[in-house]
Amino acid sequence: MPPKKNTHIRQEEIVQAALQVIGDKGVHGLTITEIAGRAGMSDANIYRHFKGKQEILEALGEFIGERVMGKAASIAAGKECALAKLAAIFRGHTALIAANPGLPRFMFSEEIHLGNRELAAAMATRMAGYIETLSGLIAAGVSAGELQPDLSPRETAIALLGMIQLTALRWSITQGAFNLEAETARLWENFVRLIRRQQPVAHLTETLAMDSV
Amino acid sequence: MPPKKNTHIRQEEIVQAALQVIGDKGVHGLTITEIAGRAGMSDANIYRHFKGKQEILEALGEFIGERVMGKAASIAAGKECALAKLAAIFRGHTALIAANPGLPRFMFSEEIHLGNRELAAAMATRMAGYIETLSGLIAAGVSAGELQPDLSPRETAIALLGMIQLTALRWSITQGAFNLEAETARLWENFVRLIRRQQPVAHLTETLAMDSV
DNA sequence: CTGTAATGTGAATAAGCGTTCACATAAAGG
DNA sequence: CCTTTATGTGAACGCTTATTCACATTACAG
Repeated sequence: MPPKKNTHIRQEEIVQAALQVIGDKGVHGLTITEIAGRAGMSDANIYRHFKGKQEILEALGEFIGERVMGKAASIAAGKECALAKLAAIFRGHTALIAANPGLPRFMFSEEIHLGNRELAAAMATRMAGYIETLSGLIAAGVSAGELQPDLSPRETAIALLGMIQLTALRWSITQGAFNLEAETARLWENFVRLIRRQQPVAHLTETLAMDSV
Repeated sequence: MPPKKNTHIRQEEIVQAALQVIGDKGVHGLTITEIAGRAGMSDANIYRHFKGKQEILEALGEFIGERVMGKAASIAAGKECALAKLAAIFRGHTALIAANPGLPRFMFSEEIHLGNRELAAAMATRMAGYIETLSGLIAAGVSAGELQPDLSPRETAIALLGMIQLTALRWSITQGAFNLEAETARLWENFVRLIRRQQPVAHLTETLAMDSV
């Protein structure tokens, strides 16, 4: 009775449905019946387009990796200053989480990390790449004199990512009890104060004061 | 055949066994059979001491809350300087995680946050209290002139906790692929550099230089 | 010493889940 | 138009898991 669609289209629909289900019921509530219902098809039809649930999770991992990593990489390749790039990545990341609450749940889900070695390794690689991208930007900011000279790029990148991650999880846990945008804005503002190169006191350093105007 | 024990003792044994199971197999692998096996009793006997699995999770939440929060609160009540207290809490927290890998898994598990509203609320309250304790210490450090004057206590506390949390999850995910102590030591060292009040350049501020010696 | 309540257990029950199968039906090529 | 292939479905299967039940056995109060 229902119209038929190409497998490529169905695969995309299934992955999207799965991400939505995770946003609503968590990875624990990600059942074949739930995915099928959300995607508007029967349970059995899922298996026409994916070998099994594991394959859906792998496809979801690729999809998320492309979204998060891809966006960050393209911003990092731009030609603004390092701090502006970091801000853009931060904003983009939190906006993506706000639009897809399933994203952080998937990234740190046990079902994935303990249930599928290959997928766990792939996600770990993606996260390492993300940290690497952030580290590179921070190192560039230090070299350019925008950021404090004595900070460690990698550890600072982890602090930034941890801030995002903890906030995403708290938001997820409390079912959106606070305003994610406002909270992340406060966090970013404070973080920038911590890492930005301190302006020397004005009356002691006339020459630098000229630059900053 | 086996000797009988008081319900209080059994409850403690069951909670301990559950925490160990989570460390090995995650919250997803926390089954009644697994707990019973680890605690050396039959599945049915679990129900003599707990009404059901949910009640075990609630007891585990209380146990963990006491450990983490209790330790932090007692350190915060001490009489060292704020930075020393923060360092002690940081070390204590990471040491506790190293000894009980199930701890961060439980704290951020979906099964808990989506499966039991009351428990989720209780854990959220505990986490808020923890952030509050850290914020208070940071604010005290700012007042005492140990930390940078322009940092927001709450947001800085979240950055610190996020750093711990992300590292714990990465460690958990990679099955202990890196040295947790060494990694957290690097992170703390960098974090201290970020938040500690910058020493003014010596030859410009003789009076302050006297204090710092 | 005796009976009563608490503690312990193997087996059975019921529900949820991923997956498969036999059968229908739309789409596409000749 | 017709045949073949891809797509779609309800029903059934096998497995895991939490929970309950009838039945022992230990601890303990009197």
